[in-house]
Amino acid sequence: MENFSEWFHEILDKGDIMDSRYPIKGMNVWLPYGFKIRKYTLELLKELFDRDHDEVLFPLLIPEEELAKEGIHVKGFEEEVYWVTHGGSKELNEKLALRPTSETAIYPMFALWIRSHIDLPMKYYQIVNTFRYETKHTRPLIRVREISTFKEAHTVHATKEESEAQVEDAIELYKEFFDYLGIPYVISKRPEWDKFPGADYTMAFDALMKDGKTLQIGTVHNLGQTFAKTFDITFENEEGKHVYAYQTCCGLSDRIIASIIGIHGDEKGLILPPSVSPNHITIIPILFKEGKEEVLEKCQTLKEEFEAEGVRVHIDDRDIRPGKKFYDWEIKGTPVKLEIGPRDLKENKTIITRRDNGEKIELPLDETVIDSVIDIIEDVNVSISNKAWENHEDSIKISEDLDEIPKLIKEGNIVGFYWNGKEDSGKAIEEETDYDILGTYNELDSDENKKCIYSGEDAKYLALIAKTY
RNA sequence: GGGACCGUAGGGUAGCUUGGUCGAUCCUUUGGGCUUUGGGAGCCUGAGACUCCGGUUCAAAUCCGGGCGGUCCCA
Repeated sequence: MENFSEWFHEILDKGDIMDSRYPIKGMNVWLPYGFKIRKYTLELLKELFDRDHDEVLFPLLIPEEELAKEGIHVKGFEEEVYWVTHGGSKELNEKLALRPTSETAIYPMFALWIRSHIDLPMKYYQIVNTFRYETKHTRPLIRVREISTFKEAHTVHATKEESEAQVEDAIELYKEFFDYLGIPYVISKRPEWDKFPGADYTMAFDALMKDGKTLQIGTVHNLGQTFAKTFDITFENEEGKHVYAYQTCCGLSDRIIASIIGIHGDEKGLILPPSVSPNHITIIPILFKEGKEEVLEKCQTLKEEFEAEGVRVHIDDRDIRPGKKFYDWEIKGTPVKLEIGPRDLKENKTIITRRDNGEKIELPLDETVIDSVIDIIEDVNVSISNKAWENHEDSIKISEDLDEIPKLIKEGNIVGFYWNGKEDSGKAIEEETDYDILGTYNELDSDENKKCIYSGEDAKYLALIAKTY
């Protein structure tokens, strides 16, 4: 892919996903096809979170006083907040913020709701839009001023151990989610200087895009008791004492869609994982004047038979030549195309084409066709995931030479290196290489005897560095 | 945070340097008609644009300033 950025914009447009011409910087319009992808993606996500979270919905506006309560938190966002200052022509007594994230909207309510250890753990999530006044150049789905799809989960626990376990649970949930989408990731603990404002620590998922930059696609934060103390979230424990709660939160955004597009797509366009594709099968009828009715009838029957098995089917019966339809659906990434014309009816066969590898398969048009195609769709799901993971793993390199790192990153790799974990050496490494440390990947045993790539001291971690979005 | 570049139909462009020939080029898109239909068809006939505000000038798509919007690079 020569120019990823150009390609990405073109896919959003031609794939009928987003219109980025809305006249406000960083705010875009979801188009029907893209909105369906979003819908199926969210359905998967909700299914996972509904296991042990409850969905809620908080208001968009946050009073200034609440937003400003948590000092470190507000500092992390203050330059990015949109303010509502007027009601009509009347200036408001108190400015209202469009939520950049919802901690400060939700936690005052948590303080009201939580009385006793019986109320805990409390696990809520919501899927909303959030606003951040990005001053730098924005790009659809990746860096926007209105995050139109922001899933945020907020949990409250009685003990530190429970909150730490919750962080692990959330990571497992995200892994499962990204596995459904076939999106490969690295998980790391963000360095101190890059964690969520107000958090004790931040765990992050990063995906490697085709242009060699990593995209943060999910985060899980352990908030400790910082917010509990700020918002006075206390509960009466079993000993009858009032103590502060422990909290976590985690988030996903529009970027999950960006990663689906950016990781699976190719020169011809989108390649959608069947798990979120609006249509699993697109049927392309080949219509002549003669035999038109019979062909369409057969398409309709097939559609109903597939739908009875839970397969999403679209018949493209537009009055245009078939060649155009093939191209259109390649751009849109439909996993399987199924072609039926008069000749096929006569010979009792059909041709199906896989989008992921372009393979054309001739199948007999009888009662076996339903199961055969369903098998193929499942195989597509597995294949595109495997392919993505292979590419991903090939692009992770470990280096013990600081001077070699920029070269490896330029070639599109995420680079692992040994680090003593100290901020001064971390910052120095970022400065010397000109790239960003994603975080620590794992902790080293002392008997591994690795040295920090910068200081030469004993290394404590294997850490990751990359070119980031 | 710093810097560079850009803005002409829905999309992509020519024209801008040297203001007038612009009633604005070409491709794509799009309405109607004919003809076609197994990988982006063809022909006929229509439609569609100078980012906004201000300035310079007899005259601005073209020059100047600002706003808005976009792209890229560096931190």
